[in-house]
Amino acid sequence: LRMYDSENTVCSNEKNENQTEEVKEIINKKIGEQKYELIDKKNLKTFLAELSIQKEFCFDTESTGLDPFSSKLLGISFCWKVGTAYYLPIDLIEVNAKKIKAIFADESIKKIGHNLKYDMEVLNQFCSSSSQGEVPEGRRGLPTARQTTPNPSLERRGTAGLYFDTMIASYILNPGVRQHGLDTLAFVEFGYQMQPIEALIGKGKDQVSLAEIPLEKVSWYSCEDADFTFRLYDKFKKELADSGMAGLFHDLEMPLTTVLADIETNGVKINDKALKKLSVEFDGRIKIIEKKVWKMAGEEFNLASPKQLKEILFEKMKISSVGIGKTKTGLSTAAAELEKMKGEHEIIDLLIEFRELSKLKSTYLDALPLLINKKDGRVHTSFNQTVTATGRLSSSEPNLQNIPIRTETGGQIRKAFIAEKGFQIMKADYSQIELRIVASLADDQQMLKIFNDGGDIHTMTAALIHGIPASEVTKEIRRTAKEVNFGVLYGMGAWGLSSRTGISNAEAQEFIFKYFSAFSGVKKWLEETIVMARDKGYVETLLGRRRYLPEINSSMGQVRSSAERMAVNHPIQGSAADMIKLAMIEINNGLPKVSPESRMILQVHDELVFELPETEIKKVAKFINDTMCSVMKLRAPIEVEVSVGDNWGETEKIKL
DNA sequence: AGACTCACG
DNA sequence: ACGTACGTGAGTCTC
Repeated sequence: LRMYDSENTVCSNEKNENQTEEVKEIINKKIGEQKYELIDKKNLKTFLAELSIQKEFCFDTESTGLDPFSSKLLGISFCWKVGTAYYLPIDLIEVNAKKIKAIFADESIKKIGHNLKYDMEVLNQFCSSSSQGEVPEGRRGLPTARQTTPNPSLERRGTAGLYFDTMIASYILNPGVRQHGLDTLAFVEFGYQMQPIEALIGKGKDQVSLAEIPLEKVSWYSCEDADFTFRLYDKFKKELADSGMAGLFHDLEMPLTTVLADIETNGVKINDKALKKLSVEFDGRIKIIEKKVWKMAGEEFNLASPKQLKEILFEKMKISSVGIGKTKTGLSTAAAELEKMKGEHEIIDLLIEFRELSKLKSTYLDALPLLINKKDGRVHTSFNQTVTATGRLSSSEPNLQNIPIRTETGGQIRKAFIAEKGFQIMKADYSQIELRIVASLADDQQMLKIFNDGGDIHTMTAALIHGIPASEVTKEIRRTAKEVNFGVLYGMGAWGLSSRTGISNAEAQEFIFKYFSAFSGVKKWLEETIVMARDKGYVETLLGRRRYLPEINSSMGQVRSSAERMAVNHPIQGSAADMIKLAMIEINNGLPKVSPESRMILQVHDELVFELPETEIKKVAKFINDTMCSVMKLRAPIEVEVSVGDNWGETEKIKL
């Protein structure tokens, strides 16, 4: 999916399928001639001569599969003029490897592509695998984007000069749209229907590798990609300049692509024996629970089926459904609802435990070991740069941004994320970053003072609101204050607060009123942000990352309210994303000089995770802390907590 | 493929 | 009267 998800999103557009011949002709005329050429021995010389004088070109790689870390390079298409493209198959690449590699490693030659991270990873694999002696093997026997010996430098990457990624450009121009695939963009921007990959390799279980398809067909397919990427480049570069987001694109998102490729290539070491052992343990307990529940229910049923569970609980066992939430299809059996029924019957506790164990078993214990790469024994996630509406990253195959931590049982899974022998895991978390951003954006004197004075933000919030000293703040009051602090980040109402904290609606209303009296700057900022969204149709982050909110002026209250919550949340969540992305770029550039063998291995929104030699903890911790704290100056002070340990689940805070 | 549920920040 | 906090990805059931 990695590649085809992003590049070949299928355009199942009705309009498209019913396109008349006449319409197709008009579009084709506009598209013009498509001169796509397969390079062979005869035209090779001319092609290479032409290629080597280009200061800027568009390219696309074809490979044997979807996963860049287990696929092999099959060919590369090139385009530097609209409508004209060339496909260089693997055998000719290999014969001319030195020349091709030099071009891709040359930072001064600008490369344009669609989803360049993928191409970069495939090319890096190719460069390190086929050149004995030229690039040293990784110290720990794993392929690395950044080789570390003898003198680590960025030039060692196989690919440099990544200049313009049209997928990222599309995302920056409108992050609210989830489809940034080449097929979709070619259709949306030019009305052109590209050849679907399925036309070549088929689909479903009969799907074959591109390696089995005749060269001419692959050539045309690949050239079409390079050609239309080049056309999109021309369009998007103008739009980026007009929007004022060219800086965000060139100075943040484009450099980040290389960082993400490095992180993905590094991968994470997993103790799969530990996971498998836990899986067996969980399975035993799940089976016991199942038997007990069946006995209480008086029949056997599928505990994992909400539909069957509903019938058992509310119809057969007659458990009261008063106050129980609903879904589209009826009563809900979500954990929050089960929690409300806790006292009613002992079956509820068992169901809650079943849910937790089966979730953890299927999503993590059983799934993660299957994704360990055979070549290096590590897990290589994909960090997606063009998915979220706010500018955050997302992680998939597997998602390593939602590894359990909140419960004791779940925490055992995190302990299976380990370091190589002689290495340690280090994590660095921004402390309360979103609230610090709110305080800074709103220039709220009270909230800034709390951060400047240090101490616990939620306790201090409670103390301020109630006009009592911090020492008198009870756990209960602190909890409510914490919920409100979070609520502000999301645009909460009184009802939400009362349902979350258990206090009455009136109490919640009063609390919120007091909160905004104390933090009048925050209140003002929230209101102004919504007004701005209405006026401009979009909101933006500290670095100018936009999110368009067309529904902000909707006449339907619900729709409008939802857009208003997005309007206040985006500058907060998105600015935090801007900040950590900047830090990642700085750290990736500087870390090799501080500690050549240290590696960044994960990002989890406000946290970075590293694997580093156990002898270099102190200097690396200081470097990471200093970089993360200083990369963006806010009105509020920025704090980072750095911890280290044998695994991701058991780390101890480092004093700096 | 959609609904539901639940893991994370 | 109604729905009710932002942003994700994935496994399972059901149709």
